[in-house]
Amino acid sequence: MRAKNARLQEVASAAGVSYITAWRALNSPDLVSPRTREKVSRAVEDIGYVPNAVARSLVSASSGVIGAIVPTLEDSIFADTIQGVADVLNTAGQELLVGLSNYDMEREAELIRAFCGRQIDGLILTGRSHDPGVARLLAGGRTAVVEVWDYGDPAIDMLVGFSNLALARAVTAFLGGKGYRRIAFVTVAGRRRGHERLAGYREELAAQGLDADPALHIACAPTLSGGAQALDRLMALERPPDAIFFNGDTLAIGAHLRGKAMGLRYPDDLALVGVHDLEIACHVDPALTSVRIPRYRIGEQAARLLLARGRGAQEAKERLNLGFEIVERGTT
Amino acid sequence: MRAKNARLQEVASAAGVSYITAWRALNSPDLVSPRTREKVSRAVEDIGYVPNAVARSLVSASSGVIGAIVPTLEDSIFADTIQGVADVLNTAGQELLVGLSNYDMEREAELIRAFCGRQIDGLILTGRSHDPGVARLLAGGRTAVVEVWDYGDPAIDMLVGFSNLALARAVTAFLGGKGYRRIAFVTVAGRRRGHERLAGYREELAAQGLDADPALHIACAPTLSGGAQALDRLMALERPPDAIFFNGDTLAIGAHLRGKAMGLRYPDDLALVGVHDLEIACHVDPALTSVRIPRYRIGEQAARLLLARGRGAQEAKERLNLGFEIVERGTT
DNA sequence: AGAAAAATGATAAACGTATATCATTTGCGG
DNA sequence: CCGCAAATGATATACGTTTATCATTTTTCT
Repeated sequence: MRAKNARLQEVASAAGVSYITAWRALNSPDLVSPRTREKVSRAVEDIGYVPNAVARSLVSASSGVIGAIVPTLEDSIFADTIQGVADVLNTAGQELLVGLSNYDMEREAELIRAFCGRQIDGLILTGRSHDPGVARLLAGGRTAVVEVWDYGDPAIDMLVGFSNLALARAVTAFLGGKGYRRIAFVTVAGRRRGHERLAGYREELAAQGLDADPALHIACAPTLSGGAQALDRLMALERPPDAIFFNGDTLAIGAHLRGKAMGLRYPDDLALVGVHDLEIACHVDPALTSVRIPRYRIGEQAARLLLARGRGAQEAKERLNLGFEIVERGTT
Repeated sequence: MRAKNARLQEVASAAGVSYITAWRALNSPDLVSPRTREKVSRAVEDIGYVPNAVARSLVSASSGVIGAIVPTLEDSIFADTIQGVADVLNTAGQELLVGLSNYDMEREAELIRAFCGRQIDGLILTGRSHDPGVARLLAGGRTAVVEVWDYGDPAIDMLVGFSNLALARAVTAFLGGKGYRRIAFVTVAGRRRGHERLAGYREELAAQGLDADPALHIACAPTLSGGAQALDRLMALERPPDAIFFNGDTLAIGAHLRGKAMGLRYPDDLALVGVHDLEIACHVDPALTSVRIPRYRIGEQAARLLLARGRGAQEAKERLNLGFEIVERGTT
């Protein structure tokens, strides 16, 4: 069972040429006469020969594969980044090895180790906090690395993203500027990424002299229901917020729909801001103010940097800050 | 630059043992004394040795990698399936090579060829229509294949999904049973997958003697806006539908929100049904009737079948019909 | 102490391609 | 028909692991 794939030697025999000529016909066609080229490519067709990329990788010490590790694909955010990576790699004939860390640093470390064993040409990691053992493994610089999403210091190698700290400060400042004083912040329970934003939120509260009531920061599940429940909890406070900054549109939309069903009017009774600018933000009434993040472009740029590094075009540790944009709509 | 990764030979030297002993310490630990085992694993640590999986693949003719090709990750549907695949592969230490075909058969064929060259242990394909050249390549049975999502005939090898034909018939029958006579069907432009469902919709219209007005089938963009526009177009017909079957919750929700803003009341003025049962279906008012599809489980099961095949546990061409479930809510 | 068992070592072939060197054949112009 | 260039061939080595065979050393047990 499971017959072996044909080797180039067999193609050569079928074409009636030597191995080396068959090889040249495929890899340096100009060294070979048109007639031979034709014979070989017909033999390739007949036999259904597919070059063994594993053997090629072994000798060339480069695999034509890029690895990307994201926490999950269940949330469309990272899926969009992966899509961007894949779209760029397509154009370069590179393959994409995907790992899902499930927000678990140890799992991420395992994946990185496994990927390195596969001689990947480049690695895309989400975020900047990783297992210390991995940092050592990657520090050698044998593998090109791009960390994505969180722009900041330090970085292993290259970096593409935006500043989560700046984002949270900007949103908080935006709400403060609109006159809201009790600004709540809702994050997803157990996610490191929230930390940077929480810090930005707190810094800006302090900078603007806004209410820094700890009760105004709560965590919830990463779902519409989670957002809805967060709204319930916040509005049940003795002194409820006048604005809520949701760390994600999913939460914000969940709250929006829930609040509307309760009879809340935006932005008079309450202001809402989300993050990601999902399509649905424009389709609720009033439309949700959100922060546009270049999640697809992050993937594209990360892939481009890896390809450029692979071509030896640039050895620099590029750092791209792609920024973000607050899109003001009806809920603020 | 780019120093080479350490080889096992270097580990052996560092540990002061022979190559073969180092190999045994890592791969058949019981053949080696605890002391030696300890020395070797310390050397592995010190050097930061990671076994070269490429070389291993070459000799073992199996790579520990599964390939999966889906049309896109931009739509969370396939992302969930990939998540299911990845979660299962994790437990088996297998890696996941992801390809995005962008609904393009030729692109899919290129990806399949490239994946086969990488000696993947198994391949997951979306849908059952593929490039004929690829069918030949895969027919040899060298690579285990699971086609997912569309259950039907014929299949290359293994199959996990549900019947799109049956789904469309069931939804149409469900609406007919509720007394709706002019049932519209909205699909996304240029997607093969819609064909099976369109056939089911038409069959059932005929079976139940419902209005088979061609104007009631329209195509739109795969977005909330697309769904909203589809609603506009259908309601502008001389004889508008009394129920709309949307081929996807995104479309249905887009229409739902749009219709509500226009003052439509569900289900009295119009009935809506979607497919996928996204979380938001429960969060609009009235909640959207939808069809629950085991998109995560499809991925899980596909991965399990490949793993089982890899273990040689089963050679059968398994076919799993995971079914679907209409979830009735307020819009019907 | 001596025999059996356990542990370690030396050596070689295989996986399929990439690539270098040198040798031979073929084609072509004058 | 000679000479030169183009085309083809023969041979070898490398990539890093897996795996087999046989030989040698060390440990363990009676």
